[in-house]
Amino acid sequence: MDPNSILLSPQSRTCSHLTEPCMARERSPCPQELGRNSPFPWGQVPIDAVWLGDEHVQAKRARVETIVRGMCLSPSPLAPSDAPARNSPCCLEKARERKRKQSLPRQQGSLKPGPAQDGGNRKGGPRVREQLHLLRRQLRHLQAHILQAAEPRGTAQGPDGTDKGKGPLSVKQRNGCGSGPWIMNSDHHQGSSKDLSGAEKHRVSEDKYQSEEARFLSSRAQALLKTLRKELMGAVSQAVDSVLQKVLLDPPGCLAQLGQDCQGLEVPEDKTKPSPPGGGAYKGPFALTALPRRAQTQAGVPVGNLPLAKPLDSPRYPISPPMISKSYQGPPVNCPLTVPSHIQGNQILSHLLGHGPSSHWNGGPPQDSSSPNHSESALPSWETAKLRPAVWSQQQCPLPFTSTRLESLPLLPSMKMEQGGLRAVSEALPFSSVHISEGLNPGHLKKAKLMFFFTRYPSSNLLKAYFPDVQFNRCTTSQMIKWFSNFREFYYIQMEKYARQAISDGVTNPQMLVVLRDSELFRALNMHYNKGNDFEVPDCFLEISSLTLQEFFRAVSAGKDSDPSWKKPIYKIISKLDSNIPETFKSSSCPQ
DNA sequence: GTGTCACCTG
DNA sequence: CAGGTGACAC
Repeated sequence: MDPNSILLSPQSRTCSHLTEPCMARERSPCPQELGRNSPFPWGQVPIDAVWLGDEHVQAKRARVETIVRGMCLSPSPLAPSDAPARNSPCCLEKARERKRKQSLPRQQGSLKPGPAQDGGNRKGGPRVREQLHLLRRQLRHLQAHILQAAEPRGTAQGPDGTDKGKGPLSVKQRNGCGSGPWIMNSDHHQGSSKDLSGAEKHRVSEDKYQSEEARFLSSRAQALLKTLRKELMGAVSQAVDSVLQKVLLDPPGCLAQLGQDCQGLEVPEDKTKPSPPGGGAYKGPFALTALPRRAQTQAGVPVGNLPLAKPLDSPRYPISPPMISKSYQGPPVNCPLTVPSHIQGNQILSHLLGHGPSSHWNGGPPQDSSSPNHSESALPSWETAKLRPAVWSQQQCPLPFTSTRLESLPLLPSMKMEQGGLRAVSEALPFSSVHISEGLNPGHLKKAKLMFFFTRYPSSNLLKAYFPDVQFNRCTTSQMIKWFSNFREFYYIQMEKYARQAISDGVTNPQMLVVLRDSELFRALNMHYNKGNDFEVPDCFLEISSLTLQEFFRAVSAGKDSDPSWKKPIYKIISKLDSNIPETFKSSSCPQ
């Protein structure tokens, strides 16, 4: 889902709360000596006191050192020169802090898109912010002082001097820095070279050094300031770029994972090549990695097999109209085949806000009525439908929803969401106020049963994501997994039972086997998983059921049931056909 | 060793 | 639906 996905990557998180400290990320010129020689630990420079005092030269040195060390702290994994710098206690500590920051969100799976705020809420966050503020203040002070010092004397461009002991940085140190951008990669590079050459001259006269030091410092500081500005701009623009990149590139991935409450929302382009309907033969279990997708327009109007959409009106299917009647109800209620981009965008927002895009619960959004054909099929529900001895269709024309057509239909896009994505999405939802229960209650069981309509093989991570009010431990996790195991058991027993019944009834074509809402098999399943009938079973479940039934039919017909493990291929097929569960299931309350 | 699965049983 | 069991995968 990675979802990846809506999921703010560690990158974006890092840049969110390290926007300024990472200004020098790209280049890591941190000189070796800097960390060791600095008398001031990080963030302990008495700024105001120093600036008010007489020894402003020393203060400047300390300040510049602090700034440079701040730049040194920025991670630069690519720069080898960073390695020795990390040996300093200061840098080591910061490295540990970075490690904590990188690992913590991942463990917690936090998705909070908030930029700097969330960093402040974590361990080490306040410190980073504090250092950030300190750096800013230092920068402001430096700027003010430079302006103050430079204005009366004009731009300090003359020969500047320094001293190993008194200068902000010794010549050796600066040389050690090489062409470190923190001071020399700006347009002042030439001036800096002059500084270096001038430094030797100044050893001759201490007085001259004393008098010119201020100007040198101003020049140096100005260069430093410009460099800092440059780095700042670079870092900020880089952060913006990365965030924008995230936003612009990730949404499709997020949508691919989050926008599909049911399988097949978005058809991959390379898998949309339709093969002739009914042209292929059943090619074995593993050819059926796709679900039958009804050919529909984006608006949800079936473009193919139209007669089936209005079976009662069609003279072509006089036999068993009730069975055909609900074969096509228009687009699956919550399983649109395609989603316009603007809807996807809204879905993203919806997900971000913790609201599901659709609801399966009765009384949910009027999405049901909006589907064209669904409103037409004001036909008796499965309760009122007459009991049927079997579920298979007797019509001569095979239903379009057959395994032979499966091959030509797009692969199920969903399968299972990335676990991390699920986790992250679930944790992004505002369930902080939900009461976490230690054990599982009947409401959880009911919800799990309804979830079975979408997923037959949920992973433990998925369960954790969709039961935010459950304190998962080994016991509850295994119990819930056991639930689904029991669900599957009942499901497969029913499938086998009806498949054998169809065979005994003389059905030869598995394509005749379709689970409809008024079929007996569906009634049994619905009675088991949706006893109160307060949930509208998604069409995708009917499709999966039909496919399962057909697979059992084929296996038994081929006499494969003599093999003790004859069901395993079927299990494997079905296990790949899990749909994404609607976001509404992430609500802690049991659907009503 | 742990987790998950299907299967069986009550 | 839960408990138990054996098989399997990591």
